[in-house]
Amino acid sequence: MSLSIKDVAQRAGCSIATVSRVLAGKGYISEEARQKVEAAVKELGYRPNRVARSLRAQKSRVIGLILSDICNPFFSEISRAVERVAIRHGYSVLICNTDEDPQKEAHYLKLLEEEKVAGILLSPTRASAKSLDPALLPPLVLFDRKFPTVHLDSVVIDNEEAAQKLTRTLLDGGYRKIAGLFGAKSFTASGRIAGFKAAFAGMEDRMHGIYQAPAFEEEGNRLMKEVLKQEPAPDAVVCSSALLATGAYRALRENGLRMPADMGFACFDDPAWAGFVEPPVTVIRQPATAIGEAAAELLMKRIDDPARPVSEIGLRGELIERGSSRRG
Amino acid sequence: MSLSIKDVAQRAGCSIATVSRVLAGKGYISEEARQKVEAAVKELGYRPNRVARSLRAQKSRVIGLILSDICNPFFSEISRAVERVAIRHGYSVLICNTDEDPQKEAHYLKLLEEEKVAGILLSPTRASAKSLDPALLPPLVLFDRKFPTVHLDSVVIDNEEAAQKLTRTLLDGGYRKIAGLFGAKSFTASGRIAGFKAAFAGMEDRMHGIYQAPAFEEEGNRLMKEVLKQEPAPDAVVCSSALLATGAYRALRENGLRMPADMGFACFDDPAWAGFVEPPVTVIRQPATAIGEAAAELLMKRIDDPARPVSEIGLRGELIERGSSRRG
DNA sequence: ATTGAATGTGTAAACGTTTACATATCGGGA
DNA sequence: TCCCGATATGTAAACGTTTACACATTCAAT
Repeated sequence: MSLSIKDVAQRAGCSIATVSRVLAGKGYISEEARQKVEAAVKELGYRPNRVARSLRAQKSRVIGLILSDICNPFFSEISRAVERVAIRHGYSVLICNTDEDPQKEAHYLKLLEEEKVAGILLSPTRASAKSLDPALLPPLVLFDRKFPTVHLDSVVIDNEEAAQKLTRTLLDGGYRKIAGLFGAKSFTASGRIAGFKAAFAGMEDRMHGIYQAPAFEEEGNRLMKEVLKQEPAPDAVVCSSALLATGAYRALRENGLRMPADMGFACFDDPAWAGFVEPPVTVIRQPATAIGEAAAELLMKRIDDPARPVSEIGLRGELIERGSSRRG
Repeated sequence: MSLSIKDVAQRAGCSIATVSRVLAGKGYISEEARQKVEAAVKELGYRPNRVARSLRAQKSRVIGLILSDICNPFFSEISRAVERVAIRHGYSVLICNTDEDPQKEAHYLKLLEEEKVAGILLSPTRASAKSLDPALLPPLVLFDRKFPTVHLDSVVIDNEEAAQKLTRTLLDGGYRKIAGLFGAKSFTASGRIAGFKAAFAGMEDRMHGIYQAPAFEEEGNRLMKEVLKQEPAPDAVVCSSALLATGAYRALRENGLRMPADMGFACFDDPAWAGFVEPPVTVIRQPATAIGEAAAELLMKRIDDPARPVSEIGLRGELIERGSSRRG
């Protein structure tokens, strides 16, 4: 049985209200009472029960972070940033992983509401647009993805612009038939596909095609091999995520294609290996830390003031041009 | 104001005790009452308040997972496995990231205790051995690392055996001067160093040296470059983690060394790129999913029965021999 | 001397559950 | 008929906080 405020009160010779006031640091407290309480707390090693606090306050000092894939470095970098900001504001973070499964997402949203978290950070799946009712939920901030229809706090990068920039780099690099590999269930895919298409304005014949698969390494590998079998085969590839890219890149190797001569390559995210394979890979680096920080800060503001106007923060991906996107 | 069990009781025309009993599914309940309550729950969209439950039960249906580095794929794979097991048992997971900082670790242990989590999974930092008092904490299971002194539930791999196997592969591959790069503050390092040393039994002259740095990519890069400057330089390297390995591998590339002819290479973990760089890299693959699952299952058992005997589960790393560890 | 604000403290209610205990009804065996 | 166990339900206390309210004291201004 752990200690309660009652034990402290008894030890300090005062009422529980006084103890609570000392601990909270608000209301009138005499210097004498303060000292006695502080001494008692120290002697007993008392620590408050957050569950009781949460019940009384009707919300906890925890925020929920719902990720679509915790093994994706982009998201783990975000987690770390979020956590840092949360701690600074006196919150802790409940991290939940959906694997892009709308059912798991719904489960977690329910759970977090039941846990009375103070707020939620969410990278929504496509399906959640309809089911999500912000009125029933704690303060909510979207990141990485947002709904075109529902107006909510969000932090995203401009996927269309980034994809266009990435694709144009390959076009400028002299490639003639460019294939695009995109996530299948992913929310961001549509923006990136749009940017990919837009890059070909006036030279539509240089687009090889748009291909989609679930965002896993193995799927990227499989899809890439399939695309390579086509006639004509592409002479360059854009990948919309690190995971797809890792699998696709491996497929190119396995097929003995030489870059950048036989094949151009560029992808989203900046996987660890992109810098040191030969040739190094041109990428769009997403500012994951900045996204996480911005989203967390936004959530803090939303928690403090539920009535404040909605903000939609846009960040840009950074193009890092390396050897894989320029022929010869 | 959210709904409470009271509202349901009113709607169903019974007492809150009956509602609670229907929800918990225990005690005597008439068929009639059950139906009325279930109808009321559905109509009102009632969902129980976990905070109140936790207060009453003196513990929550949450377990804490304290990781030393969430960005390390080894740990994120573990997270996913842990979460899956937890969900299956009706628990959710509070993930905390310490970045190997003993202070952050202490902070989180305190926090989790205050949150009255049902149990904790911990990969301890070296410093925590002394500060950790299992008597004051919820049920605790260690993973990836354990204390030689304190007897606690744990799931680890045999680092010594694995490091020895990895090193011996390079020796068998024909290398003459092998350097070992190990994490500096890491707990696992000492076991791996021991295994590294043991591999040289009877041919100590073939060991180039033992070098340590904090387990970050940049540090691995820096350290590798430094080691390469030595006279004589090593002709092979063992790295004790993916992060160090990524940086070190990059350094080898940057120095224009050719593998496996000029330089042998082998590392712990199986980073995404290890399979498709040229030559592919020999690794010890750690069974992260198995570790996470075993640890979580163990914690569940410990929660159910605090008196059960301590178990220490040992798993083995799997050697994957690829091209980088055999000369010519 | 009287008033009233400022200061300090205690009592008790409330947050939403679970559950021990009391109570009530029913049916069956003596 | 009487009693007892099985079934069913309700009442109230408890979990550990915070805080509205009441009350008491002090001190300064009238």
